[in-house]
Amino acid sequence: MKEGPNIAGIAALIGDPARANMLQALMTGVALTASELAQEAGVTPQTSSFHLGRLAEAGLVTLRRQGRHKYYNLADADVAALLEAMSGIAMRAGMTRVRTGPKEPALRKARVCYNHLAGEYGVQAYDSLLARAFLVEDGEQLHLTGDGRSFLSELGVVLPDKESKRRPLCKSCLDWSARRSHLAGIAGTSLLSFFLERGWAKRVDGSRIIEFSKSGDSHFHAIFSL
Amino acid sequence: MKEGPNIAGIAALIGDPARANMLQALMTGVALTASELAQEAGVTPQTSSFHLGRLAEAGLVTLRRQGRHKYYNLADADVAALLEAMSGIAMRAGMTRVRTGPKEPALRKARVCYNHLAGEYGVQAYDSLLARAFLVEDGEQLHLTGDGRSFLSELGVVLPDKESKRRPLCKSCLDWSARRSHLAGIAGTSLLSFFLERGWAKRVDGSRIIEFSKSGDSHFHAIFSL
DNA sequence: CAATTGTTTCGATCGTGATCGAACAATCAA
DNA sequence: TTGATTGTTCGATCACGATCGAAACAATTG
Repeated sequence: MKEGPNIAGIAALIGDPARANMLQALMTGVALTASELAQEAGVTPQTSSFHLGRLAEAGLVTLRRQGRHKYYNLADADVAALLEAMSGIAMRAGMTRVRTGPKEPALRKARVCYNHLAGEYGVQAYDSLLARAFLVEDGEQLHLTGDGRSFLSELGVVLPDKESKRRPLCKSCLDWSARRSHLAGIAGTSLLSFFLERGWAKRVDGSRIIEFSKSGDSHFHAIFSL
Repeated sequence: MKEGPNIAGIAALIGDPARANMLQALMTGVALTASELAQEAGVTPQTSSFHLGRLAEAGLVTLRRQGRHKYYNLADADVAALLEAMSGIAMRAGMTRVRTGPKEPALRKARVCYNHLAGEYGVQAYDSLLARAFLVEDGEQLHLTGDGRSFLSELGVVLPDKESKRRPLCKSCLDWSARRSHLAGIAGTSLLSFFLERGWAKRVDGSRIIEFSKSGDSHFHAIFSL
């Protein structure tokens, strides 16, 4: 009777509070164990295991075993993008959490999205690279130009020699707070770790917030001026 | 304890099969009455009313009363984009409907996405306009150039004189089948009705499929060659 | 080897939410 | 007015799925 893929399936999967909390926790990009996710969602390890099984079965998360632990991650950037988009709609609908703490503005400013930089800082970096033609959009594809490659390399951002088909070097990701694109893909990941390794920015506890230091802030604006 | 908007809320909303069916039916872009949606979802009018109340409350659908009818629509293109993105994930996860009829290839070829053209034809039109610089991407923004405007106008596609802030003239929308962008926004809507009014393409029953006539097909490829 | 920690399976419970029957309200056509 | 169509509200039912206790299983450490 109906055509098209089964939307209700994955929606119901994300629709459970426990699973939604787990997925949001994984949006930080760090791999988490089953028990850590259980605590994050506020459920016992047994139920956590049950939920993770379903999420993995549906291909929303991946896991790699390491010793007696199982580390979980979001399957890929597409899933992260879906969650990010859903955040946008949820926020617009006024379905903000009861507990809307003081962290909110910090989240808008700079946060991690799966494994790359999002928020105001994320879109500024994206726009800046685009304005100087270091980055060009081609349909849905996104390419780093030769100039762009040398620019980033000279800064100290490590990049692979050649593009791979499976994991694109550059990819745009829609930002729920700014409603603009920011840089994802390998380059996006490298860029974030570039700032983290230098101590110019650091992650806050278990949240998605990224805090720039005073010097890190000025460095950022020097690099990504508009 | 948690930060960020409540994803589980809207996900759970979409997660119910009846509501998901309703939303997918609304993806055709046509306004449907409460009882039509009830039949579409395979539930009684009472439950339909219940579900529509929740969807409207969450801002996923809008309604306008007309006589003793209530016509429902998707709230806006953002909601449509979310559903489209979810289709992509669901399809990749192999969660296709049991009833995967012969309509599928037709759906991939050309279909309506909320109110504009999607599928292979949609992305081809998009790429073609982009290649001739009739359309330019600027960050997340999408602009119609002067040449592009006159090109479309001379064809007979009606466009408003000036851009409005609320409803952008051009907007890109991610295609779940092709994984590429196609044209949304006012221009996307006008383009679709351009083909429909001329009889070059027509909609199939209550589905999202758009069927091009023989002459409509050649016209399309003449206009949007690559 | 035992002891500890992490994860899963099983079984049972329990609450939430979807569903429908029936009655009610509103609109339109005579 | 009466009758027909459309939509909603209320109440009760009922099934599905989330949850946890208990126990088994797996892997590491001492």
